[in-house]
Amino acid sequence: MPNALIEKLSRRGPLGPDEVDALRDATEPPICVPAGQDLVRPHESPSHSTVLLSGFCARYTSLSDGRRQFTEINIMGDFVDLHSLLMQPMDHGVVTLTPCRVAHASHGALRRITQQHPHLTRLLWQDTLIDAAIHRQWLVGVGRRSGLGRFAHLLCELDVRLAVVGQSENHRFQLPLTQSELGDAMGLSAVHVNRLLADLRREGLLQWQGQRVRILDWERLVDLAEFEPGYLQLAQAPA
Amino acid sequence: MPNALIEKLSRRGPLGPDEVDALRDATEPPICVPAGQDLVRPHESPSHSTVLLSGFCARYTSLSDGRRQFTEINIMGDFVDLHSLLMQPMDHGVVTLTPCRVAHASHGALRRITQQHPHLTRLLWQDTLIDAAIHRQWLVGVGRRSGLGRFAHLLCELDVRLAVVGQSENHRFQLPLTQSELGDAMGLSAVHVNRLLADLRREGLLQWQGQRVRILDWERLVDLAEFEPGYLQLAQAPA
DNA sequence: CGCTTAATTGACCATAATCAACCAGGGTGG
DNA sequence: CCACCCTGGTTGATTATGGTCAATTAAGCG
Repeated sequence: MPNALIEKLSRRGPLGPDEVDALRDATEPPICVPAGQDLVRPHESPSHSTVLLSGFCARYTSLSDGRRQFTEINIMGDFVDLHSLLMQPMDHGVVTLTPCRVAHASHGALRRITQQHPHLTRLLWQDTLIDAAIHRQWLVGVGRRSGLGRFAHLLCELDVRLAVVGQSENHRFQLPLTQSELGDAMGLSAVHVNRLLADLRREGLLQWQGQRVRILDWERLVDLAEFEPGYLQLAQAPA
Repeated sequence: MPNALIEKLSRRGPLGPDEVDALRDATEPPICVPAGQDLVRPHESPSHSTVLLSGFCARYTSLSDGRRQFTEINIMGDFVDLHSLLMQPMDHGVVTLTPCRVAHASHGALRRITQQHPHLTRLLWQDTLIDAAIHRQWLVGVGRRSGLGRFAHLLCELDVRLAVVGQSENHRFQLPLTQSELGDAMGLSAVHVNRLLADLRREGLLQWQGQRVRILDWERLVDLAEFEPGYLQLAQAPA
C-alpha cells in the first residue's frame, strides 16, 4: 500500500504497471508503531527496509553526552532506511516522533528489483540522492545560516515535501514535533527554538498553535530561508 | 584509468572483469584542471559525471552574503558528481582546491551500466550512499559536536579515506587546504580554525606544517571525535 | 483534579564571529 | 640579489549568537 511512495516516485519518472506491481509485491502488510520507538536502531543490520505510510519519524545519531542530532525528518511516503539495503550496519537510528504506520520491504525483494527493474532502481536510487541533498541543505543551515534562516528553511522544506503527498495545502499542515525535537533537527537548544519561533510569529510569518502550522507569508519566508526547492526534484526528470 | 575508484569499489564487493571493463569504457581520457575552478557549477545540468584521479576538491553551496559551506571534501578515487546522473540540475557546485586530474564519464555510458550491470550499479549507488553518510556525520558535527571534536572528526575521516586510496600511511598525509577552506568545511571562521588547530597541537595530538599532517595520537583523536568509521563501509559488504 | 510534559520567559555564561593588526614565506619585477 | 607584494597564518580585543540554568505557565490526559 505504499501509495504516497508510488505517487512521489512517479512524479519523477512515470512508473509502468509492472514497476508498480514490483513495488507492491515487495512491501508487506502495514504495521502500527507507537511514538518514540526506534524503527531501526543504530549499528543494526536489518534485513528489510521500511516505508513510512503515515506519521513522522526522524533519522538521528546520538553522542556520548546524550546530545542528539536529527539528520532528516521523514514523512508519509518516505523510504526511511532504503540505504540499509547497501549500507550495513546502520550508521544511525530512525525513531518515530508520532504513532506511525509502516510497511516492511525485505532486502531480498528489493535486491530483485535492482536486478530486474533498472528504471525503478534508478528512481529508488534517486530517492536516496534526494535524502543526501536534504542532508546538504541542513548542513548549509547549521554551518552558515542564521538560526532564523535555518528555521525558515526547515519549514519551507517540510511544506513542499508535505504538499507532494497531499499533507499540506495553502501552506497549512500538521507538524507534531516538540520544540526540543525541532532543536535536534536544527542543532539548537529547545529554549532557542522557542525564541526563534516567537520571532517568526512576531514577524507575522506564520501561525503555530498546537501542531497546526500555517505559513502566512510564504514569499518572505522563502526569502529569509534562501530556499531553492530544486534539490527536492519536483520537476519531471529523465530518470 | 580510475584505478583508485576501482580499488575503492572492489573493496566493498569484488568487481568482475566485465565490470572493470564497463567502468574503464565509461571513462574518458584524463584532463588536468587548475586549482580554484568549478568542476561543476551550481544549477548546471551536466551530461557527464566526473571521477577525481588526483588532487582535492570540495562540494559547496554559497549563500547570498558570500558565506560558503562545503558539504564534502573529495579525494582521489571519488566520483565527485555521480549524483548528477539522476539529479538535475545540480543543487551545489564542485570546486577544485588544488590542481586536479579528472576523467569524465558520460551519462549515457553510466546509464548503460545501470541497465546492464546490476551489481556494479549497486556499488555505484552504495558510493553515493556513503557520501550521504559523510554528510550526516558532518551534520552531527556542526549541529552537536564541539569545535574541537568537529575538527578531530574531520581529520579522522580524511585519514581513513586517504588510507584506502594509499594517500595516508601511519597517519601521515598531505592536506593542501587553507584554514579558510577548513572553516568552510566545518562551518567555522578561519580565525577560529586557527585557534582550534593551536589547541590540537598544544594537546600533542598532531603536527601540521605546511600541507603535511601527522597525527601523533590516533587513539586520543578518535576519542575526542567520537569517530566510528563504520559509516565509511570499509569492511566487505554484501553488495 | 492532579500529574506530567511542553512551552515560555529571564538571567547569566560560553563558544565562536568579527575586526584589526602583524608576521612569515614564496614569487615577481627591477 | 633584493625590495615588494600577496596570500595565508597567527594573535589580541571586542561583540554576538546561542547555550545553560532555573523558574513559571500552559496544556493534555488518566
